[in-house]
Amino acid sequence: MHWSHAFIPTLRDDPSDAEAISHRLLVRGGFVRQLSAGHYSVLPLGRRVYDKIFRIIKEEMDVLGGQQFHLPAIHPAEIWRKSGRWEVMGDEMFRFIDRKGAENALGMTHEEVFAILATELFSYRQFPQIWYQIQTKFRDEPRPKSGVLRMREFTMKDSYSLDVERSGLDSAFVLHHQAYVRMFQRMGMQPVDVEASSGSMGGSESVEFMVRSDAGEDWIVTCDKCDYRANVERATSAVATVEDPAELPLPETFATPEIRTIKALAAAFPDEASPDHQIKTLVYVLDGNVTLVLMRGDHDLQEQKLLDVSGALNARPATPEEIVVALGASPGSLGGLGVVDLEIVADSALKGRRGLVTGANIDDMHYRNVDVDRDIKVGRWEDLRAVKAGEACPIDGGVLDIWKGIEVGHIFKLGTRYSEAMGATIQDENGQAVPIIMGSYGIGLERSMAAIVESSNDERGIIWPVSVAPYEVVVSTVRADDERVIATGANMYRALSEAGVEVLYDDRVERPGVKFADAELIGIPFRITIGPKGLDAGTVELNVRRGLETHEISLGDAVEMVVSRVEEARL
RNA sequence: CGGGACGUAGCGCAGCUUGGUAGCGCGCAGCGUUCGGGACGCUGAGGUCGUGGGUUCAAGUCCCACCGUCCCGACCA
Repeated sequence: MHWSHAFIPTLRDDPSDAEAISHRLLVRGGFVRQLSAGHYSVLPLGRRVYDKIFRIIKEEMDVLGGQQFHLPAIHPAEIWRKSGRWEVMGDEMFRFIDRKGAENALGMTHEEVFAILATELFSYRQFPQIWYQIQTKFRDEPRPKSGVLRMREFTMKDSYSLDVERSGLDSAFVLHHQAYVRMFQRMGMQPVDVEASSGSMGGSESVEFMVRSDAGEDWIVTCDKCDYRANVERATSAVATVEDPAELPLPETFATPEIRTIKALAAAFPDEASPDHQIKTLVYVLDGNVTLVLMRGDHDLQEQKLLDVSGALNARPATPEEIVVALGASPGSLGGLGVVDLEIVADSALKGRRGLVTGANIDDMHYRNVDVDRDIKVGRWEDLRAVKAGEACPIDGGVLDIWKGIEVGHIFKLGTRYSEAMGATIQDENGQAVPIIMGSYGIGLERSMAAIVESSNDERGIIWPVSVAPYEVVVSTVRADDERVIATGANMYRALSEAGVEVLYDDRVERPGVKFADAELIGIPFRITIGPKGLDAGTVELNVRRGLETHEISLGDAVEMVVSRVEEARL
């Protein structure tokens, strides 16, 4: 491609620094352009990167024995009603009425459609199956942000494993896990695979692939000693035990006027009400049901854990009005003691604790001498606590660190939820009808592109790994008005192209600094610089984008050398 | 949905407080000089000032409504 004819609009004036680095570089370098919030045009340079990511994913899926599909993006409401998700998906689903008055949705995921196709399978002899597609997904995100990292319209590779037995699902899961590692490696990333919440999809195992970056939206917990790693939505830590009295009188109330917070209560009664001797009582509304959530005073609730253990689709803190109706007191004086008509979920760090202080459900009153097991009717004990940095690893006691990551992939086991809903059952070897067991596996294409940029750039711009670079080599002519330079440049461009190298030919009549800066901004891995001075000595210059090395090489050896450098750098 | 900010030339912005001829930088076009790390001179093109309404002799500027974009939070496969 001749640079003069390529659509590479570069923006010299830098947009806001508040943006993710990938957004700034992709926009400036002419890879993507925003149309509206959450919707981006992919420009020719970006499309070339996208195609390479697409190909890597496709190749690795095909190695797994995956079969590629292409499913509709418009779905009739009926199939979503059938799976029970028409209501569940809420405002995140784009919906519209067609000319017949029928309700439709833009596909945000494709479990339903694939499960319908799976109804065409009848016998256990047809398994296992891995089905996938690479297609646009639509999600009406309340807040699209960080450029191409969170869009309302984006491309996802979604695959689904279909098996008859649990062990088949387990191996499909492992195969996907390995394939994902290879895919990301080939894209030049080293994401960390972390234990995650499967969210409202249900499922027993869930692993996310996270690329460390401040532009990310997830928080990841890792141990400095062992390989424990988990999303904070799932992570736990070891909690030091607290010594409590063996014998304890019955609870009694005491006045705590004007005290509304854990901190204030601890300050007023330092001997008996240190935060780890208090019970924090949170009131949540889970799918419309008021529920008490009890935490140790110095611990915070991890809401996703509450959603996961309760199976609720929606959780929100109760309003002050709802709290007064439910408990007869205002926040600051709440407790679970004496509550019998509401469900109570308690964090396991409170299990067996005695001698605690909690609100009395009377404004400005608290109880002391609370024995959780004896005095509070806890319905269920669960791990609900949010892990904090510096706490001890649950495996080996190492120090836990928390960092931000971009979720580029997510794999999890679905089970039979969708196959049962859509009637995808088959006959097993005993002639019994059994539902197909499914797994679900996703990778975001544009998000991967952004994550590569986030993890491979410098102050001059993007550093594309060769495997995903829009072009592998840029031939830059210095003095593009010099006939010798033009002739040598054109020959070089032709020779490299014929050798199968993807070449961008910067034939613009520009000053060298402009051409070098542009090439570095858009991140082409290798640059051959041809100028009159070098030609006088029979040499050209080979520049490597990563590390910015420069080599003088003889003109005669240049093509062969560049071809071999490119070939060994392809993954 | 709550809080905040912004919307003026392709891009980045000033002008608004105190209403009175729409500006700057980059980019773009032409000519010339330069040119192995983002050159310079001269000339020039390019604007429904987000949209609608209101106040006024007069609105980019003041008032109201709406739309859009970004950030924080809520939310989120």
